[in-house]
Amino acid sequence: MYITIDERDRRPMYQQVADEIKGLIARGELPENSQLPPVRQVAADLGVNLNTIAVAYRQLQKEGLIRVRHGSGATVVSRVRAKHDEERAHDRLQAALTDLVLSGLSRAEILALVNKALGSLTSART
Amino acid sequence: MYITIDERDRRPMYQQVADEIKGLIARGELPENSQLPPVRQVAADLGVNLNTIAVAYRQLQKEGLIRVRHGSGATVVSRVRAKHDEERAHDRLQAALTDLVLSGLSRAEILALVNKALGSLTSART
DNA sequence: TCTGGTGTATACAATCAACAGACAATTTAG
DNA sequence: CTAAATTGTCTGTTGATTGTATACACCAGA
Repeated sequence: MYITIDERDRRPMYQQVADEIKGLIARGELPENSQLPPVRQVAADLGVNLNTIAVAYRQLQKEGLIRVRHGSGATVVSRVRAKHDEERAHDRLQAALTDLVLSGLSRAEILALVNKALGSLTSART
Repeated sequence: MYITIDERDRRPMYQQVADEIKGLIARGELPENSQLPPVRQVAADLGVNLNTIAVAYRQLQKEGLIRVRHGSGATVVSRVRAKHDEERAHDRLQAALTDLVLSGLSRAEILALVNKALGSLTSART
């Protein structure tokens, strides 16, 4: 499972990890019922503490995407999350689009970005 | 200048304020050379400390969108920001879109959201 | 049962977010 | 020109968050 973290990113590390795993799940690279790597392995790959990854896993569990079992590992449960955070996601979308507009990108350029991102996110859906 | 903050939003207050003002600038509701309200006024409207707003203003200044002068107020400088943060904005976009997909929204529904947001952001451009 | 692998809990230091209050620069009233 | 009002800035404090280190607890297989 290939993920990275970016020092300059203002999101906390555990959040970046959680977001990247969400992407893997959405893209189907981590199918339902598949096992996630152990927290220690991901931590070692990224050079961070295992608890940092554990926090990310717990967040994903809280959102209903994976199931974490003490002793056994973590497993992908579902590709659909509880809807209660949809408004938050909408706000984040708005902020991201605003930033891109302020960066000088045209509407067409932004739509191209969105389509590209959505393509990999939704092409492999069941 | 009408902005709000949301307790349940995980972004810090100053970030929410900065993001909302960015939206106002992008939409042209705060044109170039216009004055922003004093930090104390915004703080009073939102019921937060003036320093919280000051931090938001400083961030906007750092991004080159406004100019803050001690004694005088803050002024909108430009509707185009330094491009060095475009990658960050791209990451934010990716995360937001992923969340929406995982919330079960279809590609068409998401595209509708994006188009709506982009409409208000780019319709009033020079 | 024992052992290796797995997540969890606790404790700690560093950083961040928000606040309160004093300070400094600028503008404006007189 | 000066004083007061207006405006942003700085310093310190508090509590929450972030990331780490270390010890603990659960699970599966030999």
